Amino acid sequence: MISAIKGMNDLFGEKAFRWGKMEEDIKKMMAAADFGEFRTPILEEIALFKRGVGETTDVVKKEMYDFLDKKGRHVAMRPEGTASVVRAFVEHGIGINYPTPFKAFYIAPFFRYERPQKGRFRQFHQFGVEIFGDETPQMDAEMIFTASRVLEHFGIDYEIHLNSIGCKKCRAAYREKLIEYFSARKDELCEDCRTRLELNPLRLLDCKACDPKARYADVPKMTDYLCDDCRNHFEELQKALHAFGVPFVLDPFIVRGLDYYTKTAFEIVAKTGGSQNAVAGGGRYDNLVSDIGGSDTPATGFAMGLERLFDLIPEDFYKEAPLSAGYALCDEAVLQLVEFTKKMSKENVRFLADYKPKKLKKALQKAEKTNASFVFVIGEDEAANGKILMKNMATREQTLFDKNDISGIISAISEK
RNA sequence: GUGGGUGUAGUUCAAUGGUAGAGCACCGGAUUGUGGAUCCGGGCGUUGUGGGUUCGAGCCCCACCUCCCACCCCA
Repeated sequence: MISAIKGMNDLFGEKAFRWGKMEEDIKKMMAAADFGEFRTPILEEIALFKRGVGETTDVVKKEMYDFLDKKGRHVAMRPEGTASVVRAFVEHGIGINYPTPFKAFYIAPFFRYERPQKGRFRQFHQFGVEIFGDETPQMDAEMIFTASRVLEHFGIDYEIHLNSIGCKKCRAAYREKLIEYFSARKDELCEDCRTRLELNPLRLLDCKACDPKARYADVPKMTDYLCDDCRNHFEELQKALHAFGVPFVLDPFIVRGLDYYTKTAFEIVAKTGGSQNAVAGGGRYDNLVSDIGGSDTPATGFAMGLERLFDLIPEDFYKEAPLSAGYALCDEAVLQLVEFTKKMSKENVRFLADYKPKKLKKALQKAEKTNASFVFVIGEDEAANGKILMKNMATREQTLFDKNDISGIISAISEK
């Protein structure tokens, strides 16, 4: 038997319905805030992610779903969205051809070669936004507001953790400070952290194994080392968030797993749920566009995990429209049912036709199983007299309609 | 990549190393055009895959794979 690839899921039935509604709602909210949809290919040259996301990141080092194509080109299935959108932004001269701020969003599948677990899969889906050409802290605030707005819409209990990780200049200074601080305590660190100290000292703050930030109250904080420009930006951002009415907590140890962030960095965690409770994350990336080969363009954005979001949305958040089902009880009724199906289709009602003639009892049993609210039956009598029988499954009420009385039928099924 | 658990009918699970079963679901029926209950009838499935031990393996051993949970990391 052939089964799905590890870490990849099928989606169908009622879950697929709710997933579709979730995406629909997100798209509506995006349209209202003038974010345009941005679609990019699933496959990219692996070099894009190495350069964009960062050679030293785990995502690139060990989680890339990559392979050689038939011409021997090294390609990767995108592990995140920002690098691709930036590549397209540069490739099409969007910064020159479109007014700024340029606001884009995506809802798309991504791939990471990881060991699956709760809330984590090899093919997963993210919703995200990217805003180009605007360096203001207010735009960062709007970006974070956008994420919170989506979560609010779905009634999710969340907490925003906010930090600034500075720019090239001040982060270098902070980095030195960190190295100095932890080098003095090297033998108290776990093995991983000793490596991190060499490669990417900022990530050391994230460690849960030896958990340095919990053990030492006096670990240097990035926010104490911000340059004037960055500190000012961070302060203005907080004011703007207050103005947007977005609640947040300052978390000086938020670093991000992707190398491209500057200044603003944030994560949103769900207050309910288990270990994989990071539902969204993002920040500013003022150097990425130029790193990819474009002109100097400030940018900011976030990504939200749709599987994680979906799990947080109550199951009864969306309800399917009541189903109507039609049955023919004899051969003579089949074509009349076909005609009726056509009429119902034009009315956009949720209608399921079963053309195989069956006894009334069977038809009702089937209607019961398919969860139909209204049943339409054409038997010998109805077929001969141009009628159709409607039964309300909940009340057991029956009404005989003229088969052409579509408006009467529609109002009957719309009442409840 | 690491650690733990798991894998038997569509599904949920049984089966002291000795011929693989049940509930649910599904299909059919209980006489004429009225549903959810009840009753009756209907299941050989390469026991995840491949090796090995044994007279004999669903059960023991090895490898690989799946799924679940956690770590790492992230959304």
